[in-house]
Amino acid sequence: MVACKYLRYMATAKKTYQNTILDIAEALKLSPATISRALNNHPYVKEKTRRDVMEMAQKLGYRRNLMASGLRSNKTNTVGLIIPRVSMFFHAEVITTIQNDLHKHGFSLIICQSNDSVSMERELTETLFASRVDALIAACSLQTIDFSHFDKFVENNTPVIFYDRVPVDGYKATLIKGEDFKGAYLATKHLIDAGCKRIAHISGPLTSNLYQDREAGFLKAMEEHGLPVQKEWIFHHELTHENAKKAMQALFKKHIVPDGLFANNDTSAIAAIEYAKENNIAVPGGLSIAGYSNDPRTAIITPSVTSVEQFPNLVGKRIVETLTELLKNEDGGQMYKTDPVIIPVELIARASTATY
Amino acid sequence: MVACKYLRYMATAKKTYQNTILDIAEALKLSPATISRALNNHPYVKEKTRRDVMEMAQKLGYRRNLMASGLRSNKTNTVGLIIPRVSMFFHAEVITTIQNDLHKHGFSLIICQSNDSVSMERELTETLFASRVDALIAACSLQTIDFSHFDKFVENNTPVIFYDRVPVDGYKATLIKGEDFKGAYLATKHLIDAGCKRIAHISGPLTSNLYQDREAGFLKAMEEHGLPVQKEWIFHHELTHENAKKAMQALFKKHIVPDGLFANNDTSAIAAIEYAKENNIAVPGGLSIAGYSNDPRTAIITPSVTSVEQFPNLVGKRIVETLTELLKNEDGGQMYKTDPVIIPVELIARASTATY
DNA sequence: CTATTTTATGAAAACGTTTTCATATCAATA
DNA sequence: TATTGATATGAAAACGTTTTCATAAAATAG
Repeated sequence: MVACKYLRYMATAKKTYQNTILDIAEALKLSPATISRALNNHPYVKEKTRRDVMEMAQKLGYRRNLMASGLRSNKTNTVGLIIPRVSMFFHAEVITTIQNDLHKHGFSLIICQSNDSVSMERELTETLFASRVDALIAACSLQTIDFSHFDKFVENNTPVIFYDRVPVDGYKATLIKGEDFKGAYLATKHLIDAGCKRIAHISGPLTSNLYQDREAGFLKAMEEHGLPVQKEWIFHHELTHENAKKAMQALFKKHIVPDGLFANNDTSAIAAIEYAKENNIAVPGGLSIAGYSNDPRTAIITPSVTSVEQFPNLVGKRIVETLTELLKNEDGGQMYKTDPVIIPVELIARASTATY
Repeated sequence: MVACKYLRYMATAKKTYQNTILDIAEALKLSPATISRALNNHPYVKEKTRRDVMEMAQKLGYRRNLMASGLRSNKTNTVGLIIPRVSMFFHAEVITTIQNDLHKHGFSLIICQSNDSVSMERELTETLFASRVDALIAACSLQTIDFSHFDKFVENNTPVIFYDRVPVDGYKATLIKGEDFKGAYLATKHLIDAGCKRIAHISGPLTSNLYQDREAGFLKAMEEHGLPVQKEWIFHHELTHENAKKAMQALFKKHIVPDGLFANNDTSAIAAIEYAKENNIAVPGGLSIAGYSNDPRTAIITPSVTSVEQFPNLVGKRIVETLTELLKNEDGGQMYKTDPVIIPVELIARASTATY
């Protein structure tokens, strides 16, 4: 038997499967260093050697041990994602794109759900930080005002990208924002153009930039058209089906009732339609309704619901583009974009706001 | 200065942030081994020591380096998931539960989408295998007949759990199956009970166990009630909106038309309803329709659509239960359950099959 | 044809844990 | 008191890469 150069390896009785760089080295009578270089396309490796290595790697079914390489090189090729919940239409679409696009760049995606809880969100940042993700994408909970649990990433020079629900400008992270002001403005204006004079607004908790911006857009449109805004016609609660129904009850037990409703998500808009049906309020006619997000359900319900498209796939695409760009900045540049990336919105007019 | 015991560490100039086990050891004048044991609740560590370590870890903001520990202990605490697409209602719900429950057990989830392509699915198994996931969960593409790309996990003693779309019994993996035969049987019987005599069936590609089983259930119900089955009233195509519309066209341009339709997903059922509306076919009355999956849209469209609930959250829950149980079998037992786990179905009757 | 640069490879350390083996302390038993 | 067994800790190796440093070989220049 020929004397064995890399004894450390030979001593260890191998299982069956996990072949290492040492196996290749052994087989080709080369050093592990060369194998590593060949596998990583290091320039200083002979073409023939590279071919040999690739071939042997193939033959032995070699697969790089990502933990070993991650430990050594301090890269995981993994991106973390924190979202409220996977099974919300908008987020599911965003994730779909993010995962697909990241995969093209050789990154894996670890998805975590905060269930819209701040404390869970905070815990997840710990987990993902411990996992040494190369970057973090986050859509925060609606209650997140303090973003300090993301500081560790920033200080660690790990890029952080916020989308949908974002901290104020100035935080050292990249912001991907929808045109919430504009979306709300368009929806409200559309209701006004459809003849509505008394428009109610189902907003969300004002802790989130989303609803602040949208409310501002709503108010702007109202003001521009000289329409009065009723304080008690604006609701700030979690945007659930039940809450929307309660809001409708509150609205319609009063003496003067609205003739238009702008709801900040489609679940609420749909709940409003249900309430209207149950109470013989014509939609449109008696009440015109607009929602937000362009959930597939809006196109299907009768009447179909006017909504604001947020282009979730575009959001996902921009996120990955931005991320890969930032990650190319090997240590060099700053790990965030100074200006937020803006994703357009588009009003999708449907039957619930039709005029006759 | 006191002589430094763990020089290796002290030599390395530390960045700011990443504290290691050596920092704690240094601070407490203990060995790294003891720190590791304390952090991992090893029994042979003094209560006071443990407290000291925990405290110091807290103080130094220590976070275990998962790559180092993974490399050493050959565990990643990471589970891989391969699905066709995140943004399908059923899968989004399943994922939501899986991620939440896995997190409780300290596992991370890496989600990958095959986009229903066999070759992508195969590639993803490579990626996840290289990532050394502790377990794999997979809902295969509809075209997957050959499951050999999962063999490496099995041979490596890594548990594999299939759900929704599963290989034949006998494969050394755990199967989580819905009662597809029963679901289809119930839906078909329900149509029959509603008075349908001529029932069409929009199936899917018979490469998948799902559609084989459901078609069998459909046929069983028909046979049991002595109803003839028209070969050309059964469609095997990808279950898209467009395909369903084409199927409807094909059905309704014939001399004799169906009075019932059992569609294998809700997208198809909804497409059928649209077609019916466009062509003045009364639903129900002229045509009764049942779908599958209980997509939220089915409750909202007019008429609402009868469908089969598959309890995605229960699927997710069982998957995680099974997984954690298997992973407790440290090397010892077999890494799969011999018998498939069965998830019940429930028929949700709605307006589209109502009788008058 | 030597001197220099460029290309190609090897030796060995390093990444931060976990774990085996050895050893020390301590309490309980004979 | 000597002996055992349980408890508690330390030293050092190991996990599989990557990378620095050194050096050998080849190519180029003087």
